[in-house]
Amino acid sequence: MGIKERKEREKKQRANDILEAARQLFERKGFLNTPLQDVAKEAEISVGLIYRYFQSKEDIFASLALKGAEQYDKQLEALLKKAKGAKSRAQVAELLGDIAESFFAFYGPYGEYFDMLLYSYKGMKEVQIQATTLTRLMSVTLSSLDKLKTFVHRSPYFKARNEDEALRTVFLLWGLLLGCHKLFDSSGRGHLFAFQKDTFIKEMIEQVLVGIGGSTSEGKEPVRKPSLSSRELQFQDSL
Amino acid sequence: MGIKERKEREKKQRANDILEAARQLFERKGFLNTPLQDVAKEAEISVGLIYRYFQSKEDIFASLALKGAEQYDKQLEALLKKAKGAKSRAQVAELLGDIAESFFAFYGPYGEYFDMLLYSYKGMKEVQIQATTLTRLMSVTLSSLDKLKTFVHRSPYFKARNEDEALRTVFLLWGLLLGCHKLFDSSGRGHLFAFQKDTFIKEMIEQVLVGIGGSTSEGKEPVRKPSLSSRELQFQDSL
DNA sequence: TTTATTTTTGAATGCTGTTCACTTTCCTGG
DNA sequence: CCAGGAAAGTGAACAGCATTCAAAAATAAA
Repeated sequence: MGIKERKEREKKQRANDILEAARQLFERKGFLNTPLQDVAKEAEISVGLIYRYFQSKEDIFASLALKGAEQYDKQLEALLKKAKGAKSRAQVAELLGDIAESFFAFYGPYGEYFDMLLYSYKGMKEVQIQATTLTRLMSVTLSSLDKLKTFVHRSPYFKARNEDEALRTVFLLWGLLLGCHKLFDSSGRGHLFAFQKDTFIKEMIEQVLVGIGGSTSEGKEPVRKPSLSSRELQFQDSL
Repeated sequence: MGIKERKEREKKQRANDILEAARQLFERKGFLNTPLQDVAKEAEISVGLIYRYFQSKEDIFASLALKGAEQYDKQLEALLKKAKGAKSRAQVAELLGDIAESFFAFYGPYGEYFDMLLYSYKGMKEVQIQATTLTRLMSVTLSSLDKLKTFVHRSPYFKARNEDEALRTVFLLWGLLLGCHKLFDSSGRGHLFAFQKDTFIKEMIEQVLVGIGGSTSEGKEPVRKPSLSSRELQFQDSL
């Protein structure tokens, strides 16, 4: 029964062609500025055929987001394995920096709709998206969070004493990543701030590791040399 | 010259009517699911007239976002004034909780497009938005950040020694707020997590105040009783 | 009252996501 | 090799909606 398998393969291939065409165009011109006609042309098929492979334009994006999330999950796993047993602040900081980089690589292109799909998006158009895609998207997200939790729990660096405390730490880090990304997504109309992304992330990580409060423990922290200057708080825009 | 003034007033009033109609509908059905026809009907005018007051549908949303941001900025100012001199961790935690609440009130409805406008949004439709609206939106954002920075710098609680260190702290907090919001925006398709918003925010604040790292300083922190349980890490969905 | 200006209308326009009747291609059983 | 039926593929037609515009209505000025 090789025919059925070949057909299966071809179908997968075709779906992949569509996704790849869409990915390129979405990245170049933006999701809302890319008509499906263009996607069809790029994939060298007719418009109608797209709907034999995806339920809607949003469904295509959801599939792309899923691929991105799965890739991130794999990278995260590798990074955590590599850093297992990290003990010094420098080691942990490096790990977090790597995670941030990997996270941004996925979240940059797909984050917008990833949010829409997962957390629901008030402004989102009500359209059909394949249930399995959504389910897998959630599943892989939870998987990533769980990996992080386990790492934090077992790590000799973090002081979380049980899984629940570790989970809080994970949410803090996760939230910080999301927030940093927002503060920093910097391709397009104009930038609010004038600092470098890499430096910014590094300093945020350092800051969260050090903590922000506790005037009681004054003096025990190593001296930091911030590159973030108050002078950065100004327009660098192009209106 | 009362006529000109009256006309001015009426014009402002009309613009406000449109905004209010749009606000209601956007909130109820979502931005993308609300045709301008409906906005016009709600405001009891014709579709065409909307375009004498706003440059595009997105322009309406930008105006709404601006109003929200301005309101938040005012509330922030009041909260900071009230909490001036806060010294204990409990006081600071309460302040941050209040700020978070105020932030979410604004960011919930308008955040999506606020992001689009400020940080630029790859998926955004390329449309005309009044330049002054964008400028003011950025301006008020920077103003809020600056207020926070000044507070942190002068506060006896935070250990920031200069404005630059204070700014880092502010970005950390700001990023955390954005991140928490994302993790928690929970109206619609389904929720990833199963915990309560208020509790969650409180615990995140506590966590960031305590810090997450530093196994060296073990034991000096007060015992925490987390309500976030690992069991929460599962679907609570409605697919 | 007449004329000029501004406001307001809603039908027309154009773009685009989605559907559908139809054609082509491909597989299978005789 | 040949039907004939299923699956893949097509692109014109449809529908929804942001946006425009020519014309009408209302208002101000003369």
